Amino acid sequence: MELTDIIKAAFEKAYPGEDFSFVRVLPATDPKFGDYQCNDALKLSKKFRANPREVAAKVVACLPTSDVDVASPFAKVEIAGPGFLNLTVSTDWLNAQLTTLNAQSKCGIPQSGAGKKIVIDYSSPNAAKQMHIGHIRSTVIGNAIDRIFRSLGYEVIADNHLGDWGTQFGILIKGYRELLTQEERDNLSVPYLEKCYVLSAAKAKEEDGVWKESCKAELVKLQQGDPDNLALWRKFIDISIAEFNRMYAKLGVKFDTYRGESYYNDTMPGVVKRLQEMGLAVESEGALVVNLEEEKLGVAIVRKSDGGFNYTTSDLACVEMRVKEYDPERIIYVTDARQQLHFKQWFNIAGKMGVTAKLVHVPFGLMSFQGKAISTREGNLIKLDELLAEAKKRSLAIVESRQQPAGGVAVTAPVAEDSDGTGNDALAEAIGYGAVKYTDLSHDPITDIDFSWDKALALEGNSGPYLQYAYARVCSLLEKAGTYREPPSAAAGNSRLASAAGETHRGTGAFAVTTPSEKRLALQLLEFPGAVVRAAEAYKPSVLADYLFQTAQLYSSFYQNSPILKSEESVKNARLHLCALFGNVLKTGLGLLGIETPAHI
RNA sequence: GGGAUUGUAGCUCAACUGGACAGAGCGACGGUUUCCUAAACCGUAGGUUCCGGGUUCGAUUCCCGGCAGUCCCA
Repeated sequence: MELTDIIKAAFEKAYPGEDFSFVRVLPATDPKFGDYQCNDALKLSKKFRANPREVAAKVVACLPTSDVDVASPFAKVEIAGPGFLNLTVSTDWLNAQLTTLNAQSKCGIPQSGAGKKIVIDYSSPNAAKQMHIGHIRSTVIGNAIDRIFRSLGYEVIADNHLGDWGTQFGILIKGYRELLTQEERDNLSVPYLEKCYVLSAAKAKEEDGVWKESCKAELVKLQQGDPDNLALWRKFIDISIAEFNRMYAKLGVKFDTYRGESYYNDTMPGVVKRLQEMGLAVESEGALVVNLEEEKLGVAIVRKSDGGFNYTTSDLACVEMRVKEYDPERIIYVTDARQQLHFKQWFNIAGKMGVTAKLVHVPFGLMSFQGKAISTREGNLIKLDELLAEAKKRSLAIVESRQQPAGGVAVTAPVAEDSDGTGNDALAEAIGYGAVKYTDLSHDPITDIDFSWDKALALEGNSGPYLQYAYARVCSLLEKAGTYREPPSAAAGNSRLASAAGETHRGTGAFAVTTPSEKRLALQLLEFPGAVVRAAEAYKPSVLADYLFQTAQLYSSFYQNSPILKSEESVKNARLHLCALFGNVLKTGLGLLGIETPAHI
């Protein structure tokens, strides 16, 4: 029985017939207040016209005692301050909870999403362009939310809503035919497409307007289904997706579908027609708009004065199709905070059109570079590829320097390389990419970020590598103790990256928490499932990242100050058991953030 | 002009949705490796939580009014 349920039952017994659904037991804010606390007696003092301490005392009197009910988890219950309930749990209860947690799959993450379906829409880069640092946030935050919801048992459809339609394709098609060399056309790549766009767009600005008109004509042909232009467009998209997938592979990101804006071209007119029939959309200055003044959301255009559609239209068409095809419980959109009004507008319209799925916008703050917006004009579009290469380079330098300390003689034998000789490369990627992801995930998404190399690639303190290092040390410890098992060839050809999901290593013997630092770590480990749930409810991977960092700190402190392998047998086994549980929690948690956990660093 | 969002230590950020003395990392200063991985650990210094009201037993958190940054709409 959960502690919250026990306390709630005591409240109900003390004050029958009242609603105590709000009662919660939380971890104590400080060890001197016990292990857990409940502050809800204070809230009732006014209602019952009683001194809050008396309310608390009455509740305490209704708690089960160990004599009557063997289930009592409390070693001590105190009423403190104005009426706080400070709860100290018994060692037996704590050990039993640890045993339960240890036995559960996924480290006790509740399967509250079983049977429910959700769609997550994230990353969504524009075709024919390389991904840059501005794309990190949606990709990394979206993927972590994706993984977190999957871990809770939800069926998740991850959709990449590519920017694959629009005026740029007229410019690209015209440029491709007339400005690229034959060799460039034969070896078409995203960089060539970028070059093509820049050249063609420049010509489109020429005074006479001839090139511009010609681009427009190509666009119209494309929109009308001209086979040649359509084939060319398809080629551009395929090349773009291949390039994106190269980045996603590095980041460990996978999508179920890649439905760009173009996917909804055919259904947009129908959506607009229905909006008109429902009386929601009306003509205004040549455009068709939905007036949302009543909701204080301004006016949303659904068809521009030139007859073209915009994001509101395509988002509405898209949501209708998703509802029809998947019937999801909710749809989550991970985009930057500038689009908040846009999402509020069309969520509102979708509701009026009968969409009942819960629509959630997860906004994240803008990324800037040295205080300036990231844009082509500012020339600060650092390519994602470049960032990842730098991340790898920096961690590789550290990896190698650790293997060859001052003096040039290796203190520890260099770790055996893989057959292809890329052992350190793979390690540097796990660490470098992990650092980049963690930097983003450890902050509340809404925070604006001013990009800097040093921040993005932090390797010390509250950083990805700190957590990976803690994991590597616990693996090493368990290996030395003989309780560590390498994953059964699951790490797919790379024995040094034991990051395959589901693998566990178990300590031997039972839990036996004794010292204060063990107890603090143990109590913290029990909070893991709750941290995952909170992260999901708030759509903030940072909640989980923060939990994992705190947990690793408690572990590092415990590890540094308590001998484990050198302790006598019973203490050693109990501590190893706790270490193994920590290792599982850390690995599972980092896995939810999309961060690899090498067994050796 | 209307709206969104942010404002916490020198810097970057937390604070479990209203709880006890506001915590971490970086940076600064000092300590810890014949000992399980020093990407670590331990300690010291550092705060008018932007300002002013209000609600509450209790406010970084909620409400009102300002100020400042960023963004969106017109």
